[in-house]
Amino acid sequence: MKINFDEGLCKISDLEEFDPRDIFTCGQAFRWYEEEDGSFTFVTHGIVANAKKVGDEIILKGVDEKSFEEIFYDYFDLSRDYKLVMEELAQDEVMKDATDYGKGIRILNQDKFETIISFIISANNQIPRIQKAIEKISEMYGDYLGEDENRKYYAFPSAQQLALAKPEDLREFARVGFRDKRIVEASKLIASGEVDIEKISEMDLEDARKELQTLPGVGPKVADCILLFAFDRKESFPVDVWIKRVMEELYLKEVTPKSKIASRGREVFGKNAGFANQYLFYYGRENKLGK
DNA sequence: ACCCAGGGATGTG
DNA sequence: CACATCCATGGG
Repeated sequence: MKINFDEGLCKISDLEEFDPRDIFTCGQAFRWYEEEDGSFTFVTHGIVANAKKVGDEIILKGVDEKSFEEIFYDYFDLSRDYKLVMEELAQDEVMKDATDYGKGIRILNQDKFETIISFIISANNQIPRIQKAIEKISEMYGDYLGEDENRKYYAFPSAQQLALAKPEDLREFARVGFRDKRIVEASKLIASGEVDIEKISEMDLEDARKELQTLPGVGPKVADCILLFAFDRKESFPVDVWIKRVMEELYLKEVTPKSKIASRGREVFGKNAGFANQYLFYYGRENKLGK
């Protein structure tokens, strides 16, 4: 991998395992927009940026040397060798197909509070509607970041900001339904320090999962998503309806309870369970497996 | 009209 | 412990 800064752009070369389309549309992140030129504009950590693959080069706009070092190197998980991850995983035909299909995926290290709220919203919901709700919440409660010819941009609100939201407003304008109170209550618990995100980062996996589940709206599946997408616990294996379908159809060959699928996933894929999960989710959902 | 979506909370056995 | 039901909302 080579990094190069010039003309206000950050260019990454010698890195095959990085495709903005795979990274943003694979289901892990919600705050992105596909532009007409095929690039992806995204908002994270209070910064608006744009990623485009041109030939075998990645071009990042809105990323300077400072923010690259402080945020985006970690955000894009650039210290990890995804070629190695895929090699370790692709021991069977299913994972071979799945990693080949999603070979440009990287699992982002996203903002922790934003990920917690985003996946509270995800419960029994659909990805396009989750995206709309999060965008609206950012517009209503987050800091204004600027605009371009396409849209205005807002940071995702802090726990302190979102703790002041009214459930009825979240319901009426962000259309979050029954998740309204959960969002505000979870924000309050985090804003007050009663649930300490930094402490959770230091805990071992099971304690962290338990602590996250003390938040309203966070159960086993949502906790696993939060751990995987924001707390760098790549061995997590969240089981939603798609993973359930894929695992039953391709590995287990019979209908199986979600809790058993989770333990089976961790058992089969081990330290790479989170990567396997994301490749399978992307592969299964995009190809409408089992539907 | 009915079913489903990156499920969780609550109540029951 | 394992299940069953309810929870808003909008699209198929």
